[in-house]
Amino acid sequence: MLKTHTCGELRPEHAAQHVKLAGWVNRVRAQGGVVFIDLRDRWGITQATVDVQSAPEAHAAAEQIGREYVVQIEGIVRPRPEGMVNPNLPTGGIEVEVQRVRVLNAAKTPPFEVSAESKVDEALRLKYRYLDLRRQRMQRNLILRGMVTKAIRDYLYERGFIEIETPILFKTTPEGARDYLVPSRVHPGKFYALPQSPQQLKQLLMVAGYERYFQIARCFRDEDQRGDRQPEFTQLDMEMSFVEREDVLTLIEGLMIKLVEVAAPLTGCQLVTPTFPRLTLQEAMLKYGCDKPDLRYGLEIVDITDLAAQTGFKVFVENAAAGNPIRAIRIPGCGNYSRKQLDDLTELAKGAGGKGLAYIALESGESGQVKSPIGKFFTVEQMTALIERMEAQQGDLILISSDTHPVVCAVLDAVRREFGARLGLADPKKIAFCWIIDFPLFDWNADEQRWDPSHHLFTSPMTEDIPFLDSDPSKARGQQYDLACNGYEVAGGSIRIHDRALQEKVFGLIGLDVEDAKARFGHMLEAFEYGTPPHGGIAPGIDRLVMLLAGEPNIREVIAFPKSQQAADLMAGAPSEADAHQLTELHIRLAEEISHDGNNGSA
RNA sequence: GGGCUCGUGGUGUAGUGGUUAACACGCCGGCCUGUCAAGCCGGAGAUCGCGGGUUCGAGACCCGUCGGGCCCGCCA
Repeated sequence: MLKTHTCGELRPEHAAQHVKLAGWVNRVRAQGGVVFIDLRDRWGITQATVDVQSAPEAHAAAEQIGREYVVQIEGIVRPRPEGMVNPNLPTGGIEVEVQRVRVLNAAKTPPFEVSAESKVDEALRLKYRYLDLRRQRMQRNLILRGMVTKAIRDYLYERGFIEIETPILFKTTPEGARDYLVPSRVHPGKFYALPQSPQQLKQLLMVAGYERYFQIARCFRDEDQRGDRQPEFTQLDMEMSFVEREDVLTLIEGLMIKLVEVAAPLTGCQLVTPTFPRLTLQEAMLKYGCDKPDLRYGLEIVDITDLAAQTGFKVFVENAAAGNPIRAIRIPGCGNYSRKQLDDLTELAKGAGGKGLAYIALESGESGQVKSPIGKFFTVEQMTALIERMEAQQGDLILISSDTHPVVCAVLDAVRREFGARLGLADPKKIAFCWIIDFPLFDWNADEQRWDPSHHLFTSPMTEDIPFLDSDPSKARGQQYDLACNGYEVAGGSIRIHDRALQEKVFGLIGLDVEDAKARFGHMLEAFEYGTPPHGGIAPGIDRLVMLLAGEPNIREVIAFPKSQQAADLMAGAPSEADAHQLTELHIRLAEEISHDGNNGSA
């Protein structure tokens, strides 16, 4: 080994030991006759001190060293002199008195500072990702990620789970997200698909009798990116036999609590909800306007349809008469907002699909007045009743949305998120989980005149709702559950169908005729005839979970080599053109307009 | 497919349509034996992403384009 210790481990008790350290030069401070080198590796930073008197050769070498050089130093550990201890470094009690310096590899000046946590353009970080990954933030995040996956494995192995790998080259399923396709050389004109998730395979593993399966599985979906969505991402995919919903929820709650405990020493994150609240989808929509509510703060939605319908405000009266809701949120302490600020909120509402956003501002102070463009349509009693319903006080702002149910939800969800952030209520250190349950099994697809599965097509209906499949599928609830955290969906799962007849009925409702169903899922239907245990599972998204545990704003910060919003790898330059002979071998010809004019020529 | 936004020395920023594009960090050179965001002195470094246009004059305004980000659609 080129090193006897890491750069994070030497302490005063190592004094007088002869050591070798190797790593990257974090900073050099040349002080004339003495040069200080901060030597960095994954474990920490140790100060190496090179004195011109005691080690003239090493001193001369040290003066030539630049940051990010890879060097080995050899010397004696000694406690730092009185008053020279650096309390900011775990190794700050000692330094290595250098006898020899060896440059293992010189380094060009990096395009951004590795040793400082300064802001850097993200495109540049991605282009030089290997340098970005040297920085403290990314090292912490990837170390955390490794700890999380290890904790997951420990937790599940302790409970009798077995880790099984499933194929990356699998079969395309036109349902759901767009597939990434891989052309087959051996089968001209045919394609594999990369899995959107190992859904079918894990169910088949249940048929095969493994009972408790998990996999840290890479999944691929060719859809447009968001801060919480990458074209390839990682799920903890798991499935269990002979379980009911409660078993899955309990297991996952225990796992999530453990993960927060594992992350806490590194990131300072804190669980706010030791028991995870359970909300039906409908409750979540009514209270938070959202199927993945952020429970780190209140700002709950209040229905005021009955009150608003009594007023003289035409929009409210007409909307209520049409069966649409009128709902409001009380924002504490924003009653003195300016006209401009209030107008901006209207824009926010429009951005969410609303036509506008009514407000009632309760100015603060002794002479505080009620300020509202719609105030004149309210009697004093009506206004008083509304303020009481909202539990509003002087200085508060009431924001009101009236539209169809989905629009009201979207608008007030946007309002909630905005003020959660603006009022500092969305503390990134806090972790607030909740379960969303009782999803409808289907959503009506008006364009295609058929039912779409709201989760996926293997989700089992609630037993008591099975008759609805014949009478009114909209009323059938699925045995589905989502785990939400801080406004993100972090897991989704269900108890599955394990009966061929029921599965075929569901295929029929979603417009798959018998031939289609056989062509795409014949292997599943057939398997169900060979003794299939009742089973269910869930798939937490590891990128999102680690992002939340790390308090990061997007999942790129917890992925070593993420893709840009255009699904490109800015470091390697993927995707790239393929050689003509590769294409020929794969039986692929490019369409005229794109052949051999691929990349742009600009800087 | 659509909306918004950003692009200025190596990095991060500033820059009412009007001199020689400013500042900090970094980099290079010098001084310095106790620094640790070292300090002090000096220096180099930008045709303002790219291409058009408006204008007497464009880093700034307009159009296009490339790249990054946020969002809608999409994401069983």
